[in-house]
Amino acid sequence: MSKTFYITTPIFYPNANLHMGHAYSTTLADIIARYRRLLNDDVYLLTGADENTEKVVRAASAANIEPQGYLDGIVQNFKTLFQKLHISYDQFIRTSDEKVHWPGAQAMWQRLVDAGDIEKRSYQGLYCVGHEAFITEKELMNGICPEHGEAPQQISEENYFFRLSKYTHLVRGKIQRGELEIIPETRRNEILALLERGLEDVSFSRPSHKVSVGIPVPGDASQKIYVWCDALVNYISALGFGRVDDTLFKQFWPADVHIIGKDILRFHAAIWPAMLLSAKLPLPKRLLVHGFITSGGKKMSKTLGNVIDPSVLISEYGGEAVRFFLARHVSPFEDSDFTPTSFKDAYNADLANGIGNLASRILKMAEDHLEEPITIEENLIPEAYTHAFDTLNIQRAAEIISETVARLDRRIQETQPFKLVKTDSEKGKAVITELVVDLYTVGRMLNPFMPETSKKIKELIKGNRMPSEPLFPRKA
RNA sequence: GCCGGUGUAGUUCAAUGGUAGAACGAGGGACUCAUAAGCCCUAAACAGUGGUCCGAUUCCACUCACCGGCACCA
Repeated sequence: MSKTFYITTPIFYPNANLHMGHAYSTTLADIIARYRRLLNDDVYLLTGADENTEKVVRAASAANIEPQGYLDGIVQNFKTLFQKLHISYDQFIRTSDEKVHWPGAQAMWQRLVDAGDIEKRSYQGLYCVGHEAFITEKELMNGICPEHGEAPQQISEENYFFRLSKYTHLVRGKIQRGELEIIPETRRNEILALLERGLEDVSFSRPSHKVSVGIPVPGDASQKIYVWCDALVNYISALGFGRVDDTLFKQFWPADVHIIGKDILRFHAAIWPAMLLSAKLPLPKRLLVHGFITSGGKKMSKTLGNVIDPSVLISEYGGEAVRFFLARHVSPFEDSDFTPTSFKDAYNADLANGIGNLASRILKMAEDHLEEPITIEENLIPEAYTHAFDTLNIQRAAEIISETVARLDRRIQETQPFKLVKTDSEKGKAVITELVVDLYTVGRMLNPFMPETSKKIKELIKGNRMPSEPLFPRKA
């Protein structure tokens, strides 16, 4: 029986199409998933959309469409993008799905109630309609919400609260002992500092009359479940938690890795573990907290007009090239910058001049001088490569591929098999054979990053022929 | 304001208490199996000031700059 491996992406807001940052989260998760499949793990990759939000309703009415139709359209865009990026997800969960998701959210709620951690309280605060949330005085500029340009209303409402404060200490212990591992270290320290100060209880519901979408609180239709006990629960509702058939849940939970962006660290490292503890469920094993992709040194924003649309790049360079760039040049731990020029340079260096050219030169020699395809034994993958994956340093793993390519280029230069084969046919062929074997290794290492290219290289080797056209044509 | 981090070649990063390595980009060279690709060579950097030390880019302090966190912003 093989080991299970459950990995998730965040669920995305369908109020706009996905940008490069979303593509990164998802690609990262997919690369890890594919790597684990190579190890013969029983892998489950989850992604999805976070749909129960007022913002979606507003975006839909702005676009003059029914909310559901609007959602379906956007989700279709997500899926189209994921397809182009070769995201091999096992499930795409939608939190508006009353059959798949809602039972899980309500079951979680019930567990929190049973644990005595849900309480009805009156909440007082400044409510900003634009935020669809309470905001703090500190956020205001001259008494006005700077983001929405309107003054918040002082209101008081009945909410159910989750007793998050009760779990501060427990969650902290879990993180300190590494039972919930947070990568990288800086994010771990950040959240520990936060937990050190203690967490206040959080509001876990909204009055139904105020929000038009959302999951009803079990036993109290006047309230709807607020985002925490809705969105976060997707990770288990997707597996059948709260439904009759919870086979997947039993099989795959707890998650091996949640991939998240740094903006949602607190929810995943504080609220989510606290909920799971309250519900007496196991905690995820690891959180990989990546940074943002900046665009020309600045945060992507609509107003700056510097939002990077992955589909534009894909149509010019192909999904595989975008995947490789994300893996090779975006840090899984810190912010990284993107410019169209840096992308093109990286494409030419890594793919056209690197992997693509190497495949052509080796396979040309093989085609010309080897009588028949060589049979490849399962060859060794560098230990550094597996170590990089084990520590979730995907960038390093991709770098190792580039280093391997460079080493092979150098060896061709040193051994000159194209000459050797003329003077000493046997020796020349032996060198070429070795090169083909090593190219096969490159193909194998490439599998998680560029599944199609990996397959192509292996097929060419099996057919003992060079590519009929360049794998990655050089871009001017 | 408080806490934490960073500041190294044009760019992205690395290392080290004894005068800094790589990749991409730039310039030059010899070759030709290859996508005028690859290989070899060259130029190019330790934010600033002070301190500890025989000696600091590396340790400490301060200054400047940038980044992150500081609770309901997925």
